[in-house]
Amino acid sequence: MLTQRAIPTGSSRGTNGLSHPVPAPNNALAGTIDMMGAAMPFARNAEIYGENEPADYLYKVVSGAVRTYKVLADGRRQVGAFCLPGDIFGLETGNEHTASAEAITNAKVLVVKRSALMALAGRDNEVARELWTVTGRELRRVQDQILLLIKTAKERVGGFLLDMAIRGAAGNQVELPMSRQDIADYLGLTIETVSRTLSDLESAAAIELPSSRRIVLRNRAALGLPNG
Amino acid sequence: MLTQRAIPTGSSRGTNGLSHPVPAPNNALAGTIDMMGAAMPFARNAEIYGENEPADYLYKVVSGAVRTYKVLADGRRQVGAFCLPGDIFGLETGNEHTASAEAITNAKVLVVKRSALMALAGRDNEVARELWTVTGRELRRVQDQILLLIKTAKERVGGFLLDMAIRGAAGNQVELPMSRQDIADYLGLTIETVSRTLSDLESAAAIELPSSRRIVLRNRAALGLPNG
DNA sequence: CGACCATTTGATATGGATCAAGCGATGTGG
DNA sequence: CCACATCGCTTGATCCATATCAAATGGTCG
Repeated sequence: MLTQRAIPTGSSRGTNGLSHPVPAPNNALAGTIDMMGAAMPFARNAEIYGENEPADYLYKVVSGAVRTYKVLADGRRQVGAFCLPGDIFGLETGNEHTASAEAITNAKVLVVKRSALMALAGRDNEVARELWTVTGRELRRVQDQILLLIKTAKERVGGFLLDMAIRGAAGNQVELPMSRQDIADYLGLTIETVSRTLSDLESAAAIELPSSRRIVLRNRAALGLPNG
Repeated sequence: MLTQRAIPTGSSRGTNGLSHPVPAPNNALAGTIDMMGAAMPFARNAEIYGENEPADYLYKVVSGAVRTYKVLADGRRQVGAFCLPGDIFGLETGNEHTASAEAITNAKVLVVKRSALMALAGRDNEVARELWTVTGRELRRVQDQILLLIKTAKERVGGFLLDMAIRGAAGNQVELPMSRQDIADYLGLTIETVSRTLSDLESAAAIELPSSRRIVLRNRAALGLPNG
């Protein structure tokens, strides 16, 4: 069931929910995942897991990028997170995934059996504490996403670019692995508004757009962040 | 510092963040809080804690209602949660509160020292697991709040009423402890839009408004929920 | 080279914000 | 006990940011 999905370039389905990326904590948990995890390749757009499926595994991105998302009954999709190398995702406190996850690009992902990690947490307090910490970090990230969603389009796009720049850690160069539609669904906007906002930021000399997936930040203060 | 705040009917300040209410888990943690907690009264609008303050305590509502919120640099306020009797709030994985908390009405709250609970969690795996579970439950709640924020005004208000009805567990009767401004800041709308939407729902016979704080659900299907 | 898909750009529509009064309940002081 | 001030809520008129509808452009792959 996991392996069945590893190869096919899956389609975009899913039901309805959000999900998690968490900067790899530099600690026992991350090390444990690296030790215990089985590396699996996922093709672009392949489903890694679906919402409401048993959360038997958790994941850590090695290379490539992953999106988690929920789809509402009317078809609207909300992307909950973009997971980059080092990020942990799919960790649940309940028994089912609360969102679906797909590879955005061809990606390599470490897969760890949850039951094994839970058993370890039962013996090792540090691991238990770190599982909690990872969930807490994800909680803060989602809370920040809410703050982003109440802002203007310019602030949302600016905040998103800033976040990607920080996470990419490549200075002012940002290489976006995801489509405009992914960004729009993450920010609660339409692709047209995302595209227009990027064009506006370029006109305002806040960014450069050498290509649609490559962005150079030129003036961070001009990224439309009147607030935090 | 805690007691100083217990009596005064504090003013509404705060810095910038979100927070958590969690339906009291019917388990060891809830029992422990009930045992270890010191009951404290807070007057209407009194601050319980402020964002970025040391998270030395966590809380459980006994009676009344509490709101957690963040304030952006430009003054916009985002209410993160409404906490009702039984709800746990102020539980952090980090050392600082990520939001501020205030009593909405005069309220009685159980206060527990975090260090004591953490020490207990170090000895008792079940308590440790439940702390994690509470954070995970809060994470799902915040994820649901994001889904609400991408909907139309009618859907947001409808979803909010439905949620309050379920939590209040008083059938179709809903007694709202919070103001229209609180609701607006929770839903990412203005008070005018909240008020108008309620009026519209009343015209559409979906609800009755015997008074501004009392609402009767008449037709749940008509609460504008084309989706989940 | 041609087809397809992602992205940009343009024109128009609209939901919710903003600006501005009114209204009703609550509470206070005379 | 009542008049008045205050506060929270509702309602109205208008504006604007973003969605929607539509078309052109550009980049990629066979």
